[in-house]
Amino acid sequence: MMTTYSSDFLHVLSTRGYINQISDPSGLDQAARDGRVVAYVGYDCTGPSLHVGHLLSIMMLHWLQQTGQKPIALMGGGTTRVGDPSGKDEARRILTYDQIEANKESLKTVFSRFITFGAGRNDALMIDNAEWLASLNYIEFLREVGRHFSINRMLTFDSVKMRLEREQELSFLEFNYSILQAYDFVELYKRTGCILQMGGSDQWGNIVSGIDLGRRMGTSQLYALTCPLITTASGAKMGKTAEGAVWLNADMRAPYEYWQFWRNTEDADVPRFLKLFTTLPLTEVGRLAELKDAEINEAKKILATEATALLHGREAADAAAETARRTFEEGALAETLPTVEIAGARLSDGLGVLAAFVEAGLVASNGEARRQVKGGGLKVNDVTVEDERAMLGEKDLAGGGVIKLSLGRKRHVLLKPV
RNA sequence: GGGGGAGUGUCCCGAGCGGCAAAGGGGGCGGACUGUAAAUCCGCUGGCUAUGCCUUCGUAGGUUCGAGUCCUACCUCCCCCA
Repeated sequence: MMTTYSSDFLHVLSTRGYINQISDPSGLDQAARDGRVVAYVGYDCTGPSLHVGHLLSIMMLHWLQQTGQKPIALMGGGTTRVGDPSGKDEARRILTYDQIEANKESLKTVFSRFITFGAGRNDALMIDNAEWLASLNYIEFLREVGRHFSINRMLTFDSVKMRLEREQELSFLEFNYSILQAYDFVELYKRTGCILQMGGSDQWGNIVSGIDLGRRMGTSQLYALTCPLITTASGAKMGKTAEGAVWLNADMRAPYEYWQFWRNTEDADVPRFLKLFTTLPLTEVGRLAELKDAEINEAKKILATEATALLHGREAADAAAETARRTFEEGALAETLPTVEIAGARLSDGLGVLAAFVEAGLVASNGEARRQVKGGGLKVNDVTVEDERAMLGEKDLAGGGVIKLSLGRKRHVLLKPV
């Protein structure tokens, strides 16, 4: 589907690989060329941080703004109270209102890295759909909005069909999610003139419902644009690691760890990820995509630094790159590695190696530490731990007064007595 | 309402004659090989003050020297009949 677009917005999105499906490509293209398009993406408040999986849609908001349009980050403070059944085998756990509020606050911070908020013409807005959903009157809502929805049609949606075919419970609560999401679209249109909703490909049905509802409720033409679901070249879902999701909040995944995530990208994913997750010009991406074999590592470092710079700022990204360079390329002790502090007295009294690794958070228990020792996976100051009963003491303090603990070749933590 | 079936190692799927810390996968972690990649091969994949102790098979009781396994009740899910 290599259509040529005349608007900057769709041109950029299409050439960088963000587009999976558009409801009316030429209509949207024209709207984006002729005037300012207000567009939104909705984010559920199901967790304390967004993760790499959300990044694609955030990048779409970024490019939307860069190409002169107006982005809205819609926080699902209201819809999260219901829970989206799309792509889910089972019902989501129901969160308390307090949890949802806490999550929402925690999610907000990330957006300002990618889009600029304000009151200006194409400044971004952040809106919470609890504003209108929380106070809905059931009967009124059924009369004004509910009457426009056809159960017959809703039953044909993939998200619903899947549950029905597999004979898995779909509660009425969840069934209503897409109605609320559709209503959001119309409400945003009324409030802000928003005519485009973007999201992951699994949101297609929900978005299109919004367009339909808009038509029945007298909005002007609305549009849908979805991005593909990103998997790695070897088929794994993007952004899952040992610890689970790759979080965007800095307090849940430090910039250095975030940099490492991108640094370890599979070869085959490098060109695609450069286009999607950095803002490098495509000519530059093209040049980097030419690199082969060991040289591709250079491209991976650039990917890591650029992606990290977008989220955590240039300074943090460069620092992460430098820490990695010292650690991996020079084999030196970079004092900027993640550091865990322990009481000085514990060290002078003698601290068991196993406990030290647990303390550093590299392993979950003494038992796991023991197993890692058996497999040769633990190092203290770059020396493999042979004896699980070894004690660490002040004698082990390397330069800078820290002890370097390593799990495998990649994960390093400095233990610092205070 | 009646009849039948299922819930297993807190990531998932899944075996399990009354002796079970519980087969086998997947995933993950570590090692070897490399390039901090992929693929491949090997090891590991309940906790602890550890030749022993503690906690695990939907929940709560019971039988037994001993229960994931047998009995009772309850919860949840599925199928068939109404």
